[in-house]
Amino acid sequence: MAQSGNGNTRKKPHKPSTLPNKSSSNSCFSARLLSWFDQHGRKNLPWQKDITPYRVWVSEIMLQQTQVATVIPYYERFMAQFPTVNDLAKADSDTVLSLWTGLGYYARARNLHKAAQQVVSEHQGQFPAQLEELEALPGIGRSTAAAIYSIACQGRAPILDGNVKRVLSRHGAIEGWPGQKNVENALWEIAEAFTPTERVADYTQAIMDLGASLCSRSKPQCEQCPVKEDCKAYLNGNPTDYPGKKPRKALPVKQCQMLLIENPQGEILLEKRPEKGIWGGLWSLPEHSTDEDWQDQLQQQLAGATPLSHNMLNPLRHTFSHYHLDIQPIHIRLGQTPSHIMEAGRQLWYNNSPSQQLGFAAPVKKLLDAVLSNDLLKDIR
DNA sequence: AAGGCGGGGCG
DNA sequence: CGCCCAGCCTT
Repeated sequence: MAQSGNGNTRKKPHKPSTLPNKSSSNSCFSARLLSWFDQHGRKNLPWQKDITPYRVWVSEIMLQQTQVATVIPYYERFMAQFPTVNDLAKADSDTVLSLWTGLGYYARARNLHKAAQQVVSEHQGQFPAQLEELEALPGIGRSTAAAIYSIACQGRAPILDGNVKRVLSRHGAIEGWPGQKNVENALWEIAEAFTPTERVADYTQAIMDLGASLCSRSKPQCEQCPVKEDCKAYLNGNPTDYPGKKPRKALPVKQCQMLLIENPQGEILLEKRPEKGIWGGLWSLPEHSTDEDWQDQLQQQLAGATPLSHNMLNPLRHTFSHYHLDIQPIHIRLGQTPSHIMEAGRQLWYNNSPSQQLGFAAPVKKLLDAVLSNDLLKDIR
């Protein structure tokens, strides 16, 4: 961990550029985009009301890997529970992760929580309003810092998220995959040059909006686009050739079994995952690879408590960016609750009551919901 | 089933 | 710097 010259200054902020606007065709780009935004842009999203750096920050983190429609309910719940950065900072991490259940990329939630605590400890609870300070917070990189800075702090900084990459690479017919450093650098330069000096907040919203709507990945509606006149990809008739595709490889398949161990009260045994790695810090099911004998494992875990029954449930496949995970769930009913298996803080019995606000990965939540709702029906009878 | 996505961490 | 990691939704 302790890397030379790293420490707390691991992230080097980007110098705010002092370049003036470039040619007039660039201001044309932003002017047309802005007037399109005035007519067609979305202006009533939850994070577009009551704009503060904190509210914009939370929205930008949620929107990093997730589309607007999905984010809205998560955002509403999150802001209702944590109206200010101070509320977030003093929350416990299970509550924060529970509000993230199903959103994925759980490091975002852990970083959000950590950053809120830094805002309290290092900025007296006032969300910073400078680009460098924003970028120094965990989970905030160059683009997200610029989004917060331009939308909530009235500053001028270019953003370059996935939507903007698509718009700009089509507009300039920029070849190559944006994950490649030189391609990304070229896009940053264009983003910088196109960012106007007036109405930067609206421009930032506008270019993201264009990328999310008309300039979509597979079926762009070029005819309605405000910048089609000088969009090179449109003029060439091949907008969907941009941005260049990522070179890809086949994913390996891993297998595991997950035990849904149910006690007589209808509660399921959960284990907290390590902070690092897959599903870090989330609550999950006891799990092992299929080549181990799960019954032996179970005997050891339960220290003699005999299962009444066990049921192989339907297997499910969960796909990560770098492998498939085939999960064989096994439902096990116990005749009695073992008294001494609990490892404090890392194991608990879960019964889906509102008092247990925990973070789950999507397939774990699915399994829990399935088993717990069955039991509920039986109990009600 | 494949593709896309912003940032952290590590070598 | 360059590469790998992460988890869900859309297509």
